[in-house]
Amino acid sequence: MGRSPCCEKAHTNKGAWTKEEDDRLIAYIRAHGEGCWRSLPKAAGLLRCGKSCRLRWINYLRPDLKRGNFTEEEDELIIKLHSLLGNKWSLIAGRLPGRTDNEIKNYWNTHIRRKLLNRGIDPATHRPLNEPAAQDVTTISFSGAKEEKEKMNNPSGFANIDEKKNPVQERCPDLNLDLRISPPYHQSQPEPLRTGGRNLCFVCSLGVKNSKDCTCSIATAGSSSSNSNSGYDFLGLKTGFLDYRSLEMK
DNA sequence: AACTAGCCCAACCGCGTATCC
DNA sequence: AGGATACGCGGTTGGGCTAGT
Repeated sequence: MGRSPCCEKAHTNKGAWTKEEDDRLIAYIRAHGEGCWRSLPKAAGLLRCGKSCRLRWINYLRPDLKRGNFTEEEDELIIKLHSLLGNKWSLIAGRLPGRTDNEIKNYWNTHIRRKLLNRGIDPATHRPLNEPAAQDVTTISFSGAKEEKEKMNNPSGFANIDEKKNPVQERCPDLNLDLRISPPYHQSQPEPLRTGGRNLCFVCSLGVKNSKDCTCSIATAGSSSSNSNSGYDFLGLKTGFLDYRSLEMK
C-alpha cells in the first residue's frame, strides 16, 4: 500500500484565501516550520489541501518575498535567463531573490512578452520576428562532448560550440557568458556539487536527472586531480564547479 | 451611469518525478 | 519490485480592477 490521500477534496475550501486562513497558516509555519504539507492543513486547523497551503505560503505569505514592481535590471535578467533556460520559471526565480516562479511567470506573460514583441523579438525563441522559420531552434542542447563533435559538422545546430559562431552570443550579444567559477551558492552547504568525489555536469547541476545529456562520466573521465575546473564545457566554456546559481550575468 | 474589453495575478489543474510502503 | 501517493513545477483559468466608450 502507498500513502493515504493528501486531502479529502469534499471538505476543503477553494478560491481566495481569507485573512484568518492566512494568519493560521503563518502562525503554524512560524511555530513548526515548513514541510509535510499533507498534514499541515489539519494540524493548522485549515480546510485546505496541503498543495494549496504550500502555494499560498510560497507565492504570497513567505516573509522574504519582495513585493512591488520589477526593476529594469530584473526585467533584463529575466529576459536573459529565459533565453537560456526557457520556461524554467523556478530556475529563473532562483536567480531573483524575493521573487517567485509564479510571479515571474505572470510578469513574463503580461509585460515582458509584449516588451519583446515591441522590440521585434519573438519571446519564445528570442530571435527577430521576421527571421525564417527554418532556423527555429528554441532550446540549448546540453549534449555531451561526443555529440558536440558530431554536431560540429552541422553549422546550423544549436549545440555548435564553435567559438566563431556561438549561437547564444548571437541571440544575446550583450550577454556575457564568461561564467564565473565559484564555490556553491549555499552558504551552509557543506559539500560542493560533487557526489561521490565526482563533478556534476551542467545538466545535473540544473537539477535535471537521468538526462541523456548528462556528461558527468565524461567530465569525470576527462578530469585531472590538479585541475578542478575541468567540468562540463558549456557552450565551449570550461565551467568547473557547476553551481548554476553562481552564474554571473554581466 | 452602464457596459465592455483588457489587464493583472492569485489560485487551480494536470503531469512528471520522488518517495513511501 | 511495484503500486500509490506526495511534492514540485509549468500551464491555464477566473475574478477583481481599471480604462475606454
